[in-house]
Amino acid sequence: MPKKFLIYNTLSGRIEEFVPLKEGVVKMYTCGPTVYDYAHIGNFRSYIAEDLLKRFLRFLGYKVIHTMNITDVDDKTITGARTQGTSLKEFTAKYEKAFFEDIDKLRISKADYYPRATENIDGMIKIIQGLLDKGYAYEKEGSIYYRISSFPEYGKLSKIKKEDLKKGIRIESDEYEKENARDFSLWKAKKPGEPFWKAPFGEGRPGWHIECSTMSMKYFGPTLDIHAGGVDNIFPHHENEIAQSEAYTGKPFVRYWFHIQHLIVNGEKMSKSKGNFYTLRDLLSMGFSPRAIRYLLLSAHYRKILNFTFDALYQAAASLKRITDFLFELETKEFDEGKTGEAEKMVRETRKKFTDSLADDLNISSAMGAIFNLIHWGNKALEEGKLKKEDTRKIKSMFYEFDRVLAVLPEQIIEELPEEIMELIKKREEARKNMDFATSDAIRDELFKRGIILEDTKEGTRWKMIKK
RNA sequence: GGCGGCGUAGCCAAGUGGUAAGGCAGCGGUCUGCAAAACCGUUAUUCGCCGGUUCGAAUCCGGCCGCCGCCUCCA
Repeated sequence: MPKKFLIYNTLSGRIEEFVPLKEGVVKMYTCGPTVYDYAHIGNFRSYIAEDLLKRFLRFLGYKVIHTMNITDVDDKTITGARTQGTSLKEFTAKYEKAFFEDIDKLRISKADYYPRATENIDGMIKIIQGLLDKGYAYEKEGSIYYRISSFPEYGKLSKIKKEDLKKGIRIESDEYEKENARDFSLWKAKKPGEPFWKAPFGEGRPGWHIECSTMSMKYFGPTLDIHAGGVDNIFPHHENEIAQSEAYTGKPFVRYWFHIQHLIVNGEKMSKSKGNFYTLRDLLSMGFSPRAIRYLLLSAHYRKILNFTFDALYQAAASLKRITDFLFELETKEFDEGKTGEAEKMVRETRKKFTDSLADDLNISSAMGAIFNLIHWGNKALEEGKLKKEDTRKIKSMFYEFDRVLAVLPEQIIEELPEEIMELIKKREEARKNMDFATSDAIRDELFKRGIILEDTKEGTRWKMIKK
C-alpha cells in the first residue's frame, strides 16, 4: 500500500489525501499542446510539474496511466496552416514533431496515449449529440452551443458565479446568436475555406473544450483521478469540461484537479512583443543544458509563480553541479571495503525526508534540502576519509533512486574524452612534474576554452566537462 | 468590481504557534606551484508595515502598503 500522499485539489480549494478510484492505479489526463508553434518554457514548466507528479506517484508504487491530448484543429492551427499555405495536417505535424523532440530533451516521461483531436471527431460528435438529446445544448445557425444555465453546478471549479459572468464580456462576432453570451460552442458551423467534418447536426468542426472531455472518457471512462493543466485553464476550459462531461455521464468527471502556476520572465508575463518569450530551442542555442533548464523549472513549487531569469538559470546549473561533483567523488575515489553505521543512518533519514516532503503536496524545496544536507555530510565524511565502499554504494543507489523522480542527473558521471585531449592532459602532467608551470597552465587554459576543466588532486589530475 | 495568489538575507527558497532548512553568490581561512573541487568560519536578533491574542508568532486575528494572475479558447 503506497504511503499517504497529500495533494492540493483546485475543486475543493484545499489539500487532500490522494486516494485513486481503483486502488493502486491512477488515471491521469493532462492538457497537451496546441501544435501551432514551438512550445515555450512556460508550457514546459507545466509539463515538468506534471511529470514530477507522475514520477512521484510511480515512485510511491502506483501504476499511472497517462493520457495527453494533442490539439491539432482550432483557430490558431487553421490560421497558421492558411498563412503558410500548407494543409492543416502538414502544418501541425511539424510542431507536433518539435514538441516530442523537446519533451525528450527535458526528460519529460512519455504519456501512454497521445490522442489527436482530428482523430477523435466521431467521439466528440457522439457526446455533442447526447448533450443535444438531453437538452444541455442547442443549435443556432449551424453551430451547437452548451447552455450553461442548464448545469446548476457551473462555476464550482473556478468559483465563478454564473450571474457574474454576464457582466463586461465580449461577444465574438461569429457567436452573437447564442442564448447567453457565456454559452460556449461545442461545434462550430462550417466556414468557407476551413476544414470540416460531417455530423448529424451539420458540417463543421469541434470546439476546444469537447476535445478533452471526449478523449479522457475514451481512455478512462466517466471518471478519472487526476486532470492537470496550467492555472489559466481553470476558467473557462476546465469549468466547461466539467459541465459537458458531467451533464453527459451524470457522474463526477475528475477527482483531483491539479493546476500549475504560471512562469513569468524577469517579473513580467512572457509575451512575444516584450521580447522575453523563450522556447526551449532558444535556451539550448544559448548553450544552456536541458538538465539545468529542467532543474530550474522543477525546483520551484508548482503552485507558486516561478520567476524565470538567466541568473536563476545559472544558479540552477551551479546547484546541479554540486550534486554531480559529489557523485563524481564517489565514483572516482578509492574506498576501503566495509560500511559505517553513520552512513546507513544518513541515507535512511535522507530517503525519509525526501519522500515525506514530496508526499506533502510535492514540496520539492524541502526534498532538495534533504539531498543537499546529505551531500554536505558526505563531503565532510569524504574529507575525513570516513566513507567505506558499501557506504558509497548505498549513497549512490539512493541518488539514482531519487533521480527516477527528478531526472536531472547526467547519463554518465564520468565522460569519455577524445584521444588527442587525453594526450594533452598527459603532456600537462609531464610539464607539472618538471615544474614547467607556464606550459601546464597554458594547456589548462586551452582545455578550459574547449569546455573541459582540469583539477589536480592528490591522486592525480582529473577532468570534468563544463556545464551551463 | 468579483474570485484567487504572493511579499522570508544580494538572488532563489523551506518553514503555518516553540525561538529562522537548503541552494547560488560574497567575504576570511585550510588545501593547492597557482587554480578547481571540498572543508571550516562568516553573511536575516529577524520574516512588507502597524496593532492585537499568547508564557511564546514568520506562523493566529484585525488594519494598511506593495506585487501578480484569472474573470478574453494564453500552460
